[in-house]
Amino acid sequence: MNARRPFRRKGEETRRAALIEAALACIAEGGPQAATVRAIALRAGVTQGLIRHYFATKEDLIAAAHDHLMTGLTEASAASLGALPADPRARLEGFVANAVSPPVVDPRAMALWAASMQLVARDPAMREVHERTYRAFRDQLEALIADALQTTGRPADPATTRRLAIAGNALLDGLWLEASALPEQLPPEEARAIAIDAFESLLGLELKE
Amino acid sequence: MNARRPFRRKGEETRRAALIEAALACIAEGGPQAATVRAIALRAGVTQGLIRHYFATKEDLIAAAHDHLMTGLTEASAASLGALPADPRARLEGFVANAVSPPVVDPRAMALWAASMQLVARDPAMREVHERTYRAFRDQLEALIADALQTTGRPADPATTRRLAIAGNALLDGLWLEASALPEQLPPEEARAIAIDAFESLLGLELKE
DNA sequence: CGCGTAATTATGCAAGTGTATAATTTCGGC
DNA sequence: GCCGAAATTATACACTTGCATAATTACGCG
Repeated sequence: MNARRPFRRKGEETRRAALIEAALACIAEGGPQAATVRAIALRAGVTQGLIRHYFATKEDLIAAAHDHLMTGLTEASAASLGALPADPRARLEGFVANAVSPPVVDPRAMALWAASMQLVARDPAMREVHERTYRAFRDQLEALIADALQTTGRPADPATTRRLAIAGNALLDGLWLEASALPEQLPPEEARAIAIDAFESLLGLELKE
Repeated sequence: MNARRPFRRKGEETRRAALIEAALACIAEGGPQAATVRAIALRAGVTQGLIRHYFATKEDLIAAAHDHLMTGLTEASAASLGALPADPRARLEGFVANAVSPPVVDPRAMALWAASMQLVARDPAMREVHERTYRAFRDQLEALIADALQTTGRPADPATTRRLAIAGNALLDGLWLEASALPEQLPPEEARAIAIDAFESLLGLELKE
């Protein structure tokens, strides 16, 4: 008779991370309907009971995965900030370019994003995550815009800056989407040039040296 | 004993249309996983066996529904042009305002769009449909932009116009998304004002009277 | 070394899934 | 009016799903 499957204990954080990663992989490959507890567990190298042990319900796991995905995308942009130059205009230019270039632009990320987007419309928990991560990204952009405008000697008032951030964020979202969905139609280099030109027009200042 | 449910025969086209409409309604409300054969049949006012009678498989029905949805969206966009004023700048302003206002901004439409978007990443046929409809919308916008720039006396060259259309399209997509996903965070009136201001900056001309 | 506890696996279950097939009803043509 | 074919309903089935619970195992701590 077959022996019971051997296993090794790993910390809660390790297992949660593995389950989240597996869930994202399943969704990316086959959509939400492919992310069954059994498929996720198999991919994470555990049995399905463990999911229940770390997440009260499957919905909780999906929500955590969504959070992880969005936070990761936002942080990918934020992390690039450290590598950017100190000059406010150059910083903004670099931030904008990153947002519409790989690895932020990525078909897999877009498939995942679309999957979660469709849950946002009806699941309050997803909605909350989306709202929070969206705000985090926009706030970063808003701060960069404020700094860049400061260099002109004619800074905009807070309300105007906020509206510029909303428009700029929408522009980046749209370009990111298109570049991810149809990469051959909108190559990264062109997306980058369009994004920077548009930001220059929106803010009324030069970004590139 | 209960009598068997009475029914009346309707043509094949009528029933297929009803089933497609019901499938879209189910997906919009509860996502693809809510579009079960029983739920669709109930909504269409028939019993589940009939689905199998008109569609070889459930996937066939979903594919037909997607086709119907995308075709409808494209046609709706084209139809709205007819109701706009003749003046090029006013036309562009109206087009932009429509794109970020109800009924175009609509949680149901966004849920359906997200559902199909996620298929685009995997299914080449869906990809082709997305590409075609995206191009159709952007071409409309590009023509409007070209006309509006013409009124300034300094029309832009084709390459520049194309880039402006890509940027404008991305901006509208992003605002549409945000207004649909989080209506209370970005009310229609504000989305409209931001979109028009941004277009004025992008094109360097006045749109509102 | 042994022991207890938490981690992990194994099993079971009720509900829901898509699909196949049989049983009935409608309705146009004769 | 009635008959046959097509439309529609009803039922059954095998499978999957998420979740609950019991059984077992790993591993830190004395």
